[in-house]
Amino acid sequence: MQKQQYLTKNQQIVLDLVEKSSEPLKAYSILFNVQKKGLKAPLQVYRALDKLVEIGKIHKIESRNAFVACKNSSCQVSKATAFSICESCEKVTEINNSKLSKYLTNFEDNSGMKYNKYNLEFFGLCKKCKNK
Amino acid sequence: MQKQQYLTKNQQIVLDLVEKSSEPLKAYSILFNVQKKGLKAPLQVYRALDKLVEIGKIHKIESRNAFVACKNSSCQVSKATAFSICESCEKVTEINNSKLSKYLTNFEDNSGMKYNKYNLEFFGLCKKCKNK
DNA sequence: TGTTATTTGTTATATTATTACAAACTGTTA
DNA sequence: TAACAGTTTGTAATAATATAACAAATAACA
Repeated sequence: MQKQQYLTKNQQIVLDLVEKSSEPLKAYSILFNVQKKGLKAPLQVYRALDKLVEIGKIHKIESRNAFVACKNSSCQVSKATAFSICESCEKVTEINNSKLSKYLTNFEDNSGMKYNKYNLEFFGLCKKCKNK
Repeated sequence: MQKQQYLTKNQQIVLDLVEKSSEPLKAYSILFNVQKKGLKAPLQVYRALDKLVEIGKIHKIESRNAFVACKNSSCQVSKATAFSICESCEKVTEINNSKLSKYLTNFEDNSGMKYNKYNLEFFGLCKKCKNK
């Protein structure tokens, strides 16, 4: 069996919406927005989201239960993600820093556990909100 | 007004339970377990959890919607947390690594944003599960 | 074409979390 | 002590997030 090459219709509809958005989208907000396109039930959206996360097209912002499109073209699989989150305006940006990803990908602690995935979320105030 | 010194009864009940647990606890599992002690409604548990997280006595594992007691005595405030999570047995361990925390606390990207908090979750297989 | 696996649709329900508001308690001041 | 302000608590209702179960449709392919 081969790895899926093309997105299904539902996956494409959800991906298009998330990619167009300038901010993280919540599952039920996605649902609301794709109802005119025929996705009527939560599960249809969740299934598409699950797949898109799995193949790295989108990421889940865990602390916000929201989804963003991956901005990193080389990010085929979602296994090393870092985000900055403004606690005031909730702006979320994917951090693309090779030093950071290298450091974390190679990180080993004394537990003998080898990590194959990580997710990092930084919180603070973005430039705009800091100057308010 | 002074900062709260002592925990309220509900906070103490919830903290005791989370501290005794060897694994992350979910809010409704906590609720179930403290009902005999008089906490009957979700909100009572969530309020206690919120406060305990705020003062750093417990941490939320965002990817699991579950709570663990802080194992790091110096961790008065929950602003720099790192965990390892076994994707097979779901064992969660707080990572206490000064190099890592130093690196992340001082991390700056090119967005001009200064971070005051982060949460990092590593995923992999723990020793036990790797050898199965 | 027939067979199998995957995807989809649908309903129902489980799980996680918050709103709203009244009552009780705590500490401070008159 | 009484009046008050602020905080914590209790309670009910409901909102928001996510999954289970199963049947129908579609795709993959021998």
